[in-house]
Amino acid sequence: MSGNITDNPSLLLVDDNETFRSVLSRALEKRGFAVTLAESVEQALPLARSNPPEYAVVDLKMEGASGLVLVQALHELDSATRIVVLTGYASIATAVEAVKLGATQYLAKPANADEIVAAFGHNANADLPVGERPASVERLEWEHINRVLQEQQGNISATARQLNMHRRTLQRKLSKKPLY
Amino acid sequence: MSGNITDNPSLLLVDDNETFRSVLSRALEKRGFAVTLAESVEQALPLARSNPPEYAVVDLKMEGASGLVLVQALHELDSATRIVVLTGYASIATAVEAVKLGATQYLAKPANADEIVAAFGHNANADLPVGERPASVERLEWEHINRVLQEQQGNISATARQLNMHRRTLQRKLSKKPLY
DNA sequence: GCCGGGTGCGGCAAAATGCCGCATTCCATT
DNA sequence: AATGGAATGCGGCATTTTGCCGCACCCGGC
Repeated sequence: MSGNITDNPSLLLVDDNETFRSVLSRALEKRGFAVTLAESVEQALPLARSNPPEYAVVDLKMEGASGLVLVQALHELDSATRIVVLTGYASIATAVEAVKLGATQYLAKPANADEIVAAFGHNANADLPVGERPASVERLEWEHINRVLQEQQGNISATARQLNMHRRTLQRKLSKKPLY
Repeated sequence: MSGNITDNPSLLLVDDNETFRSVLSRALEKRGFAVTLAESVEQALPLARSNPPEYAVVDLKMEGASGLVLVQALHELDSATRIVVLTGYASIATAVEAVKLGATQYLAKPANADEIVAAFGHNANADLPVGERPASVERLEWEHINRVLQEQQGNISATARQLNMHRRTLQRKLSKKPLY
């Protein structure tokens, strides 16, 4: 289908979810990238060092070190690397941080391969290509809950207090949504 | 109180709301900045060109050109300028964009002078000091609703559709909260 | 005039929430 | 090991908030 393996741009995909990784990796390969996989920052770093990729897709929330660390490292290794940060739950703070550390784009999951590739594409000062869908209230709430929950290291009681909602209600909400 | 006028760092404050402008300007002057005001990007640009400020506070959503344009211009004029972008309704997409264009920080209103000054403070790669308050779900939802409602120019039916909630429910919510 | 779309509101069944209480479990101190 | 404090999971139940009708306007265009 595509040309030689060698002329395909290298892409490092880092995510701790295997299913997600394999699905996305296949999709990206179809689009002509030479994909290398890693499931953690620790695993990705040596790969990046020995062979700095041209593109990278990094999940933010993973076991071990935060994806932000990797973003910074990749950017330092080669500032031309185009890095897309993925996150289950978007947050302004981390988005700002990611970009400051060198990320090219910041996408909220679910993001499909096309969106990701599109995020790479741009010339320096592009327009606002981002997903920025009007988001339903429900999804918005869900993201917010998870964000706080994460901040609270999974402590449901504390999260409920912070969110100003009843612990029981939070519990019920959490139990209804498939954590992904 | 403070030293000579001349040794105060220059700060360009751009916002289209007069009340906001004067309140914030006074607060910033108290904190030792030599504040210059502008109420639009068009008005701010010449000021910036003739005298690039050391600091800048820019509202994102204003009449005329977007604050983003100004952010970019300021950054090009002097990449050392520390720019804080303010916005009524935080959005990931614009946050990312603003930072890519050279903003130092991105704060959601309401932000007080202290928060803004704090946002300037940082050395290159700071931690995550951002406003990012834990906000109750309720408030979050309320902000989101108003944002979309505004985008929809007050059209309740359209807003409800977009938010994926029933028109009746939206109506009831709107009638219960004092529009500010 | 007629029609499509928006708005405001009443009513009612269904679902979500708030608010108990209780049995466990986990942790840090004692 | 024991004890106290805090989290958790879950059942029940009264109260609210929804979803989902329907109906009566009001507009702006055809």
